[in-house]
Amino acid sequence: MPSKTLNPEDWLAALDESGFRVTTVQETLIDIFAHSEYPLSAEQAWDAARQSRPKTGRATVYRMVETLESLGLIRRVHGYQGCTQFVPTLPELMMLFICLNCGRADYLDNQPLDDLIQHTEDASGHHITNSRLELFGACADCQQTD
Amino acid sequence: MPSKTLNPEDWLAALDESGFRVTTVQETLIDIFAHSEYPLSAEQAWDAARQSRPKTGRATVYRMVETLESLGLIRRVHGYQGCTQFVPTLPELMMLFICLNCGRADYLDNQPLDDLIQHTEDASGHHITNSRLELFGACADCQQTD
DNA sequence: ATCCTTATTGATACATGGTATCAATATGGA
DNA sequence: TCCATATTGATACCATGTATCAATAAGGAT
Repeated sequence: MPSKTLNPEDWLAALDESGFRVTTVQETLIDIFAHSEYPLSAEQAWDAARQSRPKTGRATVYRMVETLESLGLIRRVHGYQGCTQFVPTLPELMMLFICLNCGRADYLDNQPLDDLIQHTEDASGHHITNSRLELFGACADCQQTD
Repeated sequence: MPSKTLNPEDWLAALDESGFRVTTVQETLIDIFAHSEYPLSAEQAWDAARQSRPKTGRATVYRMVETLESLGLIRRVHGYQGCTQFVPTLPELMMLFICLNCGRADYLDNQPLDDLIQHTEDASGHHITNSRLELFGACADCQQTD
């Protein structure tokens, strides 16, 4: 998974800057999301959190996921089996590919999507402020082994 | 809303061909989805159905929505306030724009998305079998009045 | 047109994902 | 170290969606 911009320190700093107190739950969850190879649901993150921090509360995890999403640190994945999972946000890589075989997420460069949006604005007259693109299929690795 | 390919007769025929019995609930729900200007949730469709057919059951509507989706007659909209709503499918117009002001859906030509997918397959080595693109913003009409 | 088989329906109960409440706890500034 | 208060965890609750099953209705056979 893209390790480049995923620095837990930065996430904690972002929370701090937004006026949140830095707690051990945050550190635990940020670590989990930042290091997961796969999209995670709040429920899955809760399970993971309790491995290292058994008394972690369910509502706390749901709240923290909401906070991380609202700060733009994680984003929701609208997959085939529901829309409950999240991946770290990489602003310069917003095009998301999900492998239907191994489940891993791959981030792709924005440029083609930016071009598409520009073209669509010109053609339709709509003013586009947000977009969501998700691509599904077999990743390069899984095609080898199929 | 795009009246072109939205013929309730065709939907009923599609159900019949797939081996389903044609019932009054189906006719009611197909009419509701085919004529709505806005995305509808199962709950909203249930409310609408009971206006003309008061004893319509809740589970029945959820089942029918699932059936219509599995047949590709309606598709789920992954919007900002959740992912519970559906619009009719127009296969040749899969790019969906949702106005965040008036809530209406607009269908856009596939070509830019097809191009993007082709480009991405070449660049990434992934094999892309499905895609989801949703665009949000202010539609041409709403920009006038804002 | 009527009967019969069985798919479909509607009512109910249940499951899952997510939220509100609130006393107990932990953070970070004074 | 103390204090005000943001955050937490336990519980209860809500919304969306699903399983069950007797009652109903579709539509082919007669």
